[in-house]
Amino acid sequence: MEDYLKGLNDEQLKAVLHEDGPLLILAGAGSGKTRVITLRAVHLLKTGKAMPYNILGVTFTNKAAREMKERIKRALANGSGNVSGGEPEFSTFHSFCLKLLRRHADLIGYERSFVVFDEDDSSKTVAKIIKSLNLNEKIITPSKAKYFIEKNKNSFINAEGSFSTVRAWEKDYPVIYSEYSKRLKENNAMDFNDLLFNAVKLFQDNPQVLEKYSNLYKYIMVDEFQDTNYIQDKLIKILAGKHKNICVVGDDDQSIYSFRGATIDNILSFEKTYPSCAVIKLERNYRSTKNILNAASAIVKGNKMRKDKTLKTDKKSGGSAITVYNANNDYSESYYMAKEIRRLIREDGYSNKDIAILYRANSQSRVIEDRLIKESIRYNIYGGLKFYQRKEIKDILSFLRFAVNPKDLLSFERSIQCVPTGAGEKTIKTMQDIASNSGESILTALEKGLFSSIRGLKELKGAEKQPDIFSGFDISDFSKSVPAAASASAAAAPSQSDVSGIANYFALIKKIKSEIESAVKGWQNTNETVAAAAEKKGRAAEAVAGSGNLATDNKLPDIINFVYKFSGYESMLKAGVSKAVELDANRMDNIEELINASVEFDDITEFLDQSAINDNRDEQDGDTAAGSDITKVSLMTLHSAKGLEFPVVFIAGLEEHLFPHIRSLDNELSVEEERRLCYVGITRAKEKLYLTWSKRRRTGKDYKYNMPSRFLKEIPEELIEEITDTYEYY
DNA sequence: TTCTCTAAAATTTTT
DNA sequence: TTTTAGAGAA
Repeated sequence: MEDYLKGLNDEQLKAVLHEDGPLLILAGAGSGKTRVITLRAVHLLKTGKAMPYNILGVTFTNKAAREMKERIKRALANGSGNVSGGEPEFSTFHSFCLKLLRRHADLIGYERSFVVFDEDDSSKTVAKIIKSLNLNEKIITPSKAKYFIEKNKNSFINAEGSFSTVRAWEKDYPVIYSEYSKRLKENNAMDFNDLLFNAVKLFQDNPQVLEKYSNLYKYIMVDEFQDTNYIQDKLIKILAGKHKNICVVGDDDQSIYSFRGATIDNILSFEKTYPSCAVIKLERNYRSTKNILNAASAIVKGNKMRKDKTLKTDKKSGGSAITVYNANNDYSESYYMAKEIRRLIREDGYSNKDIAILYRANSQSRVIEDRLIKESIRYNIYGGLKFYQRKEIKDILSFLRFAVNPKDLLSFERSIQCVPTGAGEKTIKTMQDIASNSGESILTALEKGLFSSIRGLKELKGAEKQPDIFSGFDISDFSKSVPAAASASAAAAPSQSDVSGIANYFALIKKIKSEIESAVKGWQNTNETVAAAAEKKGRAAEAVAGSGNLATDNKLPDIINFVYKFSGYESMLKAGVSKAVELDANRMDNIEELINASVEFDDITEFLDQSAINDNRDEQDGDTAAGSDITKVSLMTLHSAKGLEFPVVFIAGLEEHLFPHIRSLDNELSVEEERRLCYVGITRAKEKLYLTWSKRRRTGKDYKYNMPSRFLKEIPEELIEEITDTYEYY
């Protein structure tokens, strides 16, 4: 038997050796499904059934995609047989679709320079639409409207779809959806849901493109299949339609994304779609102790909507008891965790990297972080306010985004507001209206002289036919003007600064644009076959690894640095904009980090793309973090913990109204989802599990009193060791 | 019309 | 505790 197949149990082996035809793997928590998926890819490669570019693996998080790529790489490196032709494609649904659309967006009526709107961008757009339609903002909220749009996009229903079923009080939503689609198109922008939607549309409308990709991706594997929604399932089925070599892995007990449209039906109907499919169950758990497994099973058994099954383990002894900590308030809850972490390290030989603290809501992290800082326990926080969502990062990037895609009105608005131009809401709106009414981008409108009525630009009359007029301006003006503006009174609005301000902004943008154009080669692989491109990419990667540096012409860090300096952002932060000095220092650090992160990209589009959909802080940290991770405790939500495992797991905030969350209580189905979430959390633990709750918790400015979570009562008492706070710690 | 200061609101989960 | 909205000042 080949080396890489050793140590697998019968079911795992069967799954790994399965070659052609559809395959459904029902894999319980900790049953080694990642290992199975990666080894299956390795097997296909080693036996020559597939070239690396013939394999497509789809996951939900970038973390999981990276992990699988790494494992395959390691397995291949260890073995004897050499496999050439690069690496298999393992990516998230969203990044896979984005790559696809970057190549073919023109076929569905987009420019290839389209931008990706993140949640923040699309919320803002929806809010603007609601305002412009004069709807009652109390009743029609952006979040409800967004939900409507999302729901329909996920069901592959476009804005022209039939909404005859909407109730009378919902009649405004289709109108908003329609306007939203129009605006996104005008901005040459796609939101997260469009990535999926448009990928499906691309394949449906262009059979020749579909043909090309279905021949390329002969083997498709989907991880966490229980979390796919309608359109994701559709995409995969279209793509796998020809070869039908589709392998999906899922566990109905770990379905925790129904709020995003995920449906368990995709698993249930898989066997109907592919009657010939093989079904393999992985029920042996290799991860957790008996006690942990029993507690998890006891909880998930409370769900009515599930396939009955029990995870088995070979472990003889039960392992440590599960610790339940009853805290008096959230401060002492954190204090207990910090104290216990120190004890685990001191007495039980664990290190920080073995430990994770999980919680239901991101807002819980602050109190915990404060405590860990006080106790000098190093930690790494995942999720929460993502790096690329930070104000200063979005500000700086908005200049780049606007320069790359001059139709992006949102980035135009954002970038111009970063700079003291003297142009405010009104002026910006006027320019946006002129541009969209004439069907031009902002920059074209400017060059055609359409902004001659704008204060600050009209003085330049007669110059509009010379596009390089702005090159004469001293573009360092913004950094100079900052201290004056900061010193309040004097520099309010003298007309001279008006003129230079707004014109200088455009000069700055033009300069960025020309820098980008001279530095970055666009997507020129139109005429290449996809396979050739993939192969080339593989070789390029090898070349980089071999020679050390290939990206010698990477000017991205220079360009970002240029924006940072000449927009006056740097001097603004140095002069101190916010009350707290640390906050400004922090922002400067973040921008430094942005510049560092950009070093790894030689294509600005790729850089901007990953800033929208690959928003993983740890990924950004690269080597340094991989090294420092070892010394850090992990903090994350229960959702983002899925797929991971830790020797020691703390789950904080097991209270009614927090976990299960209050917003899930009106609906038995969503309580069941909370219960599955709890199951996911518990099964992350290998050796020790701590469940904590707090009688009193500070939310905002006042306190809330909660009862212990129903989930705590569902765990058999004999598995639990209870500790109760004897004091209140602040 | 833009900028600044003060008061009020805000907290589910993610690509 | 931090971010946003609205009112008043320049």
